[in-house]
Amino acid sequence: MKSLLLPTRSYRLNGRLWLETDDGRFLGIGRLELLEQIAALGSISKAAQAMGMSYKRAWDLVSSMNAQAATPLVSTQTGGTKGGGAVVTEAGQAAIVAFKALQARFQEFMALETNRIHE
Amino acid sequence: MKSLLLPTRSYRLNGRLWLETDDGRFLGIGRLELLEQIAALGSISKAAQAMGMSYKRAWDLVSSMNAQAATPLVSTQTGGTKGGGAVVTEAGQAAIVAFKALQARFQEFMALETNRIHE
DNA sequence: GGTCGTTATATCTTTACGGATACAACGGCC
DNA sequence: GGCCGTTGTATCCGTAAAGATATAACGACC
Repeated sequence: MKSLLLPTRSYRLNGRLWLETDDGRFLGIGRLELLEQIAALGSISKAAQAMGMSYKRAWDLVSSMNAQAATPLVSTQTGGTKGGGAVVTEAGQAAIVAFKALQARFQEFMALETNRIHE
Repeated sequence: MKSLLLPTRSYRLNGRLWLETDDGRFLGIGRLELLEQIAALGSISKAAQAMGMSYKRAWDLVSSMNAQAATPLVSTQTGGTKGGGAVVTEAGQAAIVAFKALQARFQEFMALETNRIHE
């Protein structure tokens, strides 16, 4: 492929993988990272800040995930100690583990195909 | 995974794969289809029309591909019989074949992972 | 030389997405 | 009850991508 697609250029293989429903995207690499940040920091706003993402965007993503899941992936609380917070549920933890494994296999696939491209 | 990510919903696995350079995207599934349409119809405008895409967008994509390739994938001619047209070069044909094969292996990967998700 | 359909290009508009901002509601805690 | 930080929600704004439109250049063919 390299010889066909021009020796003077270096092409990178890249890709995305995600789970979706009829209502749209459910879980991808971005949402996965958001879940991990929420799990680590205990709040949507802190997770958003850590990712350089607006709170609105983070909240929209969490809302989308919870709306599409029969069991919410993130449990939120308004008010209370420290004003509230967010927790990744058991279902959310399981989703993290499962998708990370899937993502790892995908990276492996891309690495393999990258080698194939470079002959 | 199904049991973790809610039995009542059916999740589809989906993804994208593409080649890129420092100048941006080079070849993906959309550009591949465009190349095939150009090869089949002999013009950018007809290909765009067949894909429900504006001519400008199609031309931009062709321009981007040619700019990133040392050897153009599409050769165009303005004026002449039937006003001109576009032809997919040998390099373009090779790119089509190579990327279609890659895409097929990617589909196979996703099908495999889909089975894994559904236990 | 006129016709024709296409490439090539510029410009303006439309649309979609996310960011920015503002603010009400909430509920432990002092 | 007041404070505080977060969730939840609405509204406005900026920007980037694509569509719509217009037009010039081109070259075979009659």
